[in-house]
Amino acid sequence: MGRIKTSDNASRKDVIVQKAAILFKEKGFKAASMRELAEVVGVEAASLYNHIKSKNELLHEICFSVANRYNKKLEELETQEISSLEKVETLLRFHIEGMVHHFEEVFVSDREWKYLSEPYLSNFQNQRRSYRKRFAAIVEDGIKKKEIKKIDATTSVLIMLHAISGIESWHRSKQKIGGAELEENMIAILVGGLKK
Amino acid sequence: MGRIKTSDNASRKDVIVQKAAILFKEKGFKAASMRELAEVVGVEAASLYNHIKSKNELLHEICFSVANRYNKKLEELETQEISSLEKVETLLRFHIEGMVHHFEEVFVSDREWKYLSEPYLSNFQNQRRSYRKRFAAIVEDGIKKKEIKKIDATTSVLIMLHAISGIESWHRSKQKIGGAELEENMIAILVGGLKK
DNA sequence: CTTTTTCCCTAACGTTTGTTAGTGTATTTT
DNA sequence: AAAATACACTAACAAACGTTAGGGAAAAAG
Repeated sequence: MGRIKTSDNASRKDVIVQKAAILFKEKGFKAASMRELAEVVGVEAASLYNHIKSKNELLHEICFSVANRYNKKLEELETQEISSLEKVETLLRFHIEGMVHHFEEVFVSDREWKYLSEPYLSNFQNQRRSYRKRFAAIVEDGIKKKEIKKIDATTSVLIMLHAISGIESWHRSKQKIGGAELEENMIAILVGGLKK
Repeated sequence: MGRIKTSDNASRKDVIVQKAAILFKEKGFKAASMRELAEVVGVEAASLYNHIKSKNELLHEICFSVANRYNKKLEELETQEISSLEKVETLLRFHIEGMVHHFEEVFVSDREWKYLSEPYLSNFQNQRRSYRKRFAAIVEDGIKKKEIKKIDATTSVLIMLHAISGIESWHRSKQKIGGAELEENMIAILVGGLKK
């Protein structure tokens, strides 16, 4: 067929991972086959194994790249000196932006992580749990400082994160509103629902 | 192995469909095999085919049973003479209740519908689209009557429906709050976010 | 230019998949 | 009690799966 074309300074492996994210998003991890991926990449299935160790490696490459980005952002945010409600809003905007502009990876990380193999699976679950706890702690703090109405913090985090994953439907829909408009609407409803 | 045990007046097919919902929820439709299902049911894989036509039939049985329930509820609601905000709240409570008490089916219908085969796939997508439009119409109506703040109705529906699907995380979590409490918290945030 | 490394190919492997065919035994109906 | 139906079994199928082996050509390094 010919070799894999790389643009910029991306490795051939990067190209494969990126195409895999698109394919996994469309078909689901289990339903997507290495032969399909190979076709998208423009190569025979066996050739993929010159660049990756296994199908599962592709998945954990995707999942942890996303997880790392969010963890980094949260860490950075925790040290900032702004109100809790502002922290929540910043984080929400970061999530929305991620869902709009890095859709495939984020979607796959969100929906297909259960197919990770050990020890990545446990690792990922721990990170996820910890992330939500730290997010909830920010909400708790806001409640204590009376910036946020008195609700169960865990539930509110759950609502916010899943509401954002609903941007999937926005991507799918025919007559979309603009990305920026979407963001403002989501912030209005979600932050509006928290405010005292 | 022995025959399939039915309780009440459920058919053997009903038993299979119900066990399939649990399995599909845990593993995902594609990853769940008929041999695994057979083991859960307590029978050999081939024996399942005395009751069902195919693996796909199981999926569309699940998806349309859920879809029908929601459509019926919406239809019933549309004729009632209550405020738009009350309609939204009623529908939300119905969704939350469904997610709490018919978890497996609802989850599968939500996440695995893309594996439906034609013509069921198109049919399901149409129903889904139509449901959301009618839900959004209620929100629009509430905005016009100044019960609901001025936001994009489509986005708000998207947020609400996906926020509810986040109850999945609640099921998974170790220290859960009660189902009723969860419902009140979700209503507080979501309806609170809409109110003018 | 020569050597080494990179990378894609074809062919094939061992599994697992959904599903069908055919047979025998319980259960239900007559 | 006899006949018919329902239902579970074993065995097997063709297709699709992830992955490995081995060889040859192109690209990079010397």
